Amino acid sequence: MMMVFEVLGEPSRRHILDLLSDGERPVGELVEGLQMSQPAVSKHLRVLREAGMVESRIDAQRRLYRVRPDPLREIDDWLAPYRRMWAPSLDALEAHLGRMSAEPIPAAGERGDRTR
Amino acid sequence: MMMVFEVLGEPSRRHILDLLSDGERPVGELVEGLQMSQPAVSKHLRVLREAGMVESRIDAQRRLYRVRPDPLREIDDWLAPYRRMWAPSLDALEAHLGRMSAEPIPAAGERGDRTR
DNA sequence: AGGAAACATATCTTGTTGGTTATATGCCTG
DNA sequence: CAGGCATATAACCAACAAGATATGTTTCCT
Repeated sequence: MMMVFEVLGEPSRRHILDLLSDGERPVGELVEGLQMSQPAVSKHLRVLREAGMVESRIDAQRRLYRVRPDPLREIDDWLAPYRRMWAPSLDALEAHLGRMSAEPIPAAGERGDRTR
Repeated sequence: MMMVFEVLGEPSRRHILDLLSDGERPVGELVEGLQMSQPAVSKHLRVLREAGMVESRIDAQRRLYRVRPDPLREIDDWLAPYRRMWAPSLDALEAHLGRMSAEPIPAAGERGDRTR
């Protein structure tokens, strides 16, 4: 199963997240947004779902998808040491952010790959 | 040419950056670090170089590679809206970070920092 | 100058993946 | 209950990317 970084490697997948970033949307709207067949979108949604980055809610025949930001923290964490490179002595602030990020939802969902 | 996100999609490439994250290293050491043929590593280095994420310095027959963190800011920027999702009402801080990131290497002084 | 070390580039092979076109499933409506 | 939406899944294909091996190219050493 794909890991967060690989999932985001695909532009369409980032695009989907962007479309979902301000609230849930049905698949149909996503299909409009990306210019691409519906099955293709569903496939991307599957990948995102399996990576825990979106979740869906059923509304009659439609599925409303929304972002699950949790896994993105892995990216944020990986980024930390490099962020320090372009913003020197930001460690305190960073630590602060880190603490704020302590836990938004219990939901769980870990994946391997924790580099640093 | 590959974009930052795609470049980072590949685990070996992240690994390389991690190995370089605390200073420059010759290719040979990277080859040790990843367990992989030297040409494979050189290929990854090429991709990273073309994406502006590393640069090299010549030392006799060796090439010393080091990180160029700049392009990573694109990731950081993309992350911003989602970061807000797990760290509610952090916008002020974020804006602050954003401004700090405005320039390559400030060295020490102050920049227009009117946050607070 | 000859040879080895360190790295880059070329070429080839193979697996994965992102897309497409069917087709199945579930739910609502008339 | 038949038909039409909305979405998921299946099967297939073309493109690509990540390895490996083989071969340059440059620089150092003796």
